[in-house]
Amino acid sequence: MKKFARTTVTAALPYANGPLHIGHIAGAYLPADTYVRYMRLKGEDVIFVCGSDEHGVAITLGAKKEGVSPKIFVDKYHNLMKQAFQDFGISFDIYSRTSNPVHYETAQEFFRTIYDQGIFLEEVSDQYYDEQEKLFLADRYIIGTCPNCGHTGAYGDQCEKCGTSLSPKQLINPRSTVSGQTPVLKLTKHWYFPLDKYEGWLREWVIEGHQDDWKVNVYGQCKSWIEQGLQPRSITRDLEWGVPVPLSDAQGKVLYVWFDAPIGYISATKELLPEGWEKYWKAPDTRLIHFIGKDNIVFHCIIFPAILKAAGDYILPDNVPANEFLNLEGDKISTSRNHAVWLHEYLHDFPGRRDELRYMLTSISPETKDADFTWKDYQQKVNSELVAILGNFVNRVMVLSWKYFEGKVPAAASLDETSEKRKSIHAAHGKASEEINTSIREMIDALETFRFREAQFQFMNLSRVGNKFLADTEPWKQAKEDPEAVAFILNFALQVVMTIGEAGKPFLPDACQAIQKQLNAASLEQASVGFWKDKSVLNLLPAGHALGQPELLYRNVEDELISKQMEKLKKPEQTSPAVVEESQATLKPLKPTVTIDDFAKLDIRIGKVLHAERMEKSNKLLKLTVDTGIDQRIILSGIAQHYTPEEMIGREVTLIANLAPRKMMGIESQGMILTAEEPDGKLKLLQTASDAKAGSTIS
RNA sequence: GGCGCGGUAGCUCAGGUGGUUAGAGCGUUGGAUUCAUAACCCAAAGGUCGGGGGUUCAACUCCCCCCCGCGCUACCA
Repeated sequence: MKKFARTTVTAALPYANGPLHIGHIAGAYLPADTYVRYMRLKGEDVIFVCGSDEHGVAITLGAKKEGVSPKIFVDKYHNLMKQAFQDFGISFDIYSRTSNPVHYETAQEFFRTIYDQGIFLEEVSDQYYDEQEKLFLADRYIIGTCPNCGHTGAYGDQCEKCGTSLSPKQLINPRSTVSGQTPVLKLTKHWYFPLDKYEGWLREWVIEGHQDDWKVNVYGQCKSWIEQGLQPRSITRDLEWGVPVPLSDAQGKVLYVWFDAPIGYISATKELLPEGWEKYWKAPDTRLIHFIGKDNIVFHCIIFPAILKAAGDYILPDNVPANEFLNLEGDKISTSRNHAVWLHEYLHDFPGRRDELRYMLTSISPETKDADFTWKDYQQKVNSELVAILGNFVNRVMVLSWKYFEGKVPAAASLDETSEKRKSIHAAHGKASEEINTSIREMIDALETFRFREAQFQFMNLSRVGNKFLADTEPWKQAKEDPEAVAFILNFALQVVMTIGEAGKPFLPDACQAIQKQLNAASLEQASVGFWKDKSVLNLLPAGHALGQPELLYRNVEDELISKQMEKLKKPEQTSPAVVEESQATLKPLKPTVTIDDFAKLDIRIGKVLHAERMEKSNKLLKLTVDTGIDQRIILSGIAQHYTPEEMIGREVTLIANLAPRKMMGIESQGMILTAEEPDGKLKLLQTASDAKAGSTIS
């Protein structure tokens, strides 16, 4: 494996349009934080950068809805997220934001550097334009009916109901969210990044270069993207809010958010180290790691690397440990439905219990598949693992030490094997040391390879072994007859507690601090650093060392607390934390007035369906043969999810007979079947009250 | 629809170049114990390894088909 001199760790820039929830934390920030804490303990040169992603149309849209400027809008969520991260103890070296001047400069410099090499393509295309507002509508400003699921509130870039990515032109009945008007198509110029030109290079770098060290989910998706052929991607938008395109002929244009956001990692580093940032992004012996969620894989593994490559002399990610998603109580986490556990609310409702959430989220970390957070599980994990195994072990060692040795570390005199009991104590000690050393090695091995769930499990093993050691040696039974044996046992047990206090730092920083306080071991901190290299049980507490007072590390989580949280989830509307709600759009606004002449242009008729079959490779389209009275023709209709071919045959339909033919999926459709769309997106065929003859006209 | 990843004990997950009784933690049940936050320790019960075919002396592990979940991506006059 390549030897690196330093490491740059990034965690996905959270989008500044809502508060953070546990899904964000489990997906990227907690694993990243655990990893970084580990690296620091090892004495590595590492920086941990993150910040708010504050551009893009969702922000402008959200701001408009709240009736504030984008700046005020992002300030609010940036501060909320920054505070929540800090309160939770995510140990960023810097938490920046993409509205900072240094980010504007950096992003523009990237653009210029690539532009000057003549890499970008320029293309004029038609885009939706709101004539009333005199504004090109970015994808998010357009709402319409999702062609995939029929949801009437789908955005121009994505339907939030079914999750399908869309382009505005695919929307049925598009309308501007700014004015409610139907937008028109208008020409505008944009710059494109020719991803396709990097295909060969990506193939070599990803497919051949990272087959073995990237997670299968990451590798698999990259591979499929590359092999399907890459397309140029537009990198500019007509918008006011964002990083202006640094060209004289680009008035009113900004960089598209996906282009500017990942550059935010670099600008954050610049802000952190104005003089020394470059080596963290350009030195070949720097290791770059991106922690992200699975929805971000192609951006971090294909698009951003290609941009870095185009800009020249930047390093590329060495690994991108993307996590899957976290569900909540069996359901997807949803901001708009307020089905979420918000980080700031957790911190408020569970004061002093940061470690508990860290522990829980790491132990169910969605590393290989989607995971499910349940409150019952949370309670169980805290009570039967943190309290009963770790907390209890530390506590009983402390209590025993005070009881038998007045809070002083007993001397571990070499114990001759003069009795059966002593022999068994030696055996237990040998076995425990060995198991602890094994677990430490496995823990570190897992940390190195981003398997944090496993790493934390191995860490917990230290306490399991400790508990068993006490049960095997039973110091409380030796107290009277063999004080030396008790000293031997407790000395070791205390060293194990010390070891736990060190080994747990990447996972449970608060508890580890508490352990070191109880051991009164602050002065031994420096000496413990070697642990991460030696990978074996510590032996640092000197005989006679005065211990602090025992204190419980964790308390049981009571049922009441859990049921309160469950209640909260059941009443979504009540506790909504200033989330951008998208609740209109159940009924569409009235369209502009038309004249009778406009209407008369349409030839609307009754037809009879003679034939109906599914279109191959389409889950939306039915291919209908319709008798219109004057002819028989093929009409494709997007109703396959609402009607089966069988129930269509023989049916009366209403159609527009003089609509210009249009090819779909390789077949020409000669007309359009009329349907009524209900607010929930269901389609219903329009039919006359009684069977009308085919060919009847409608007026 | 295409592509990617996943579907193993009640829960969270390991595992396997195909080969004796499929593992761990937690939960459950029983026992032992009292230093400890009714904690710890020991033991047991619990699985037709998503479904169906196939290859093989032998499949949970390989092949094919299907179903379910999530992500990416498309058609929708």
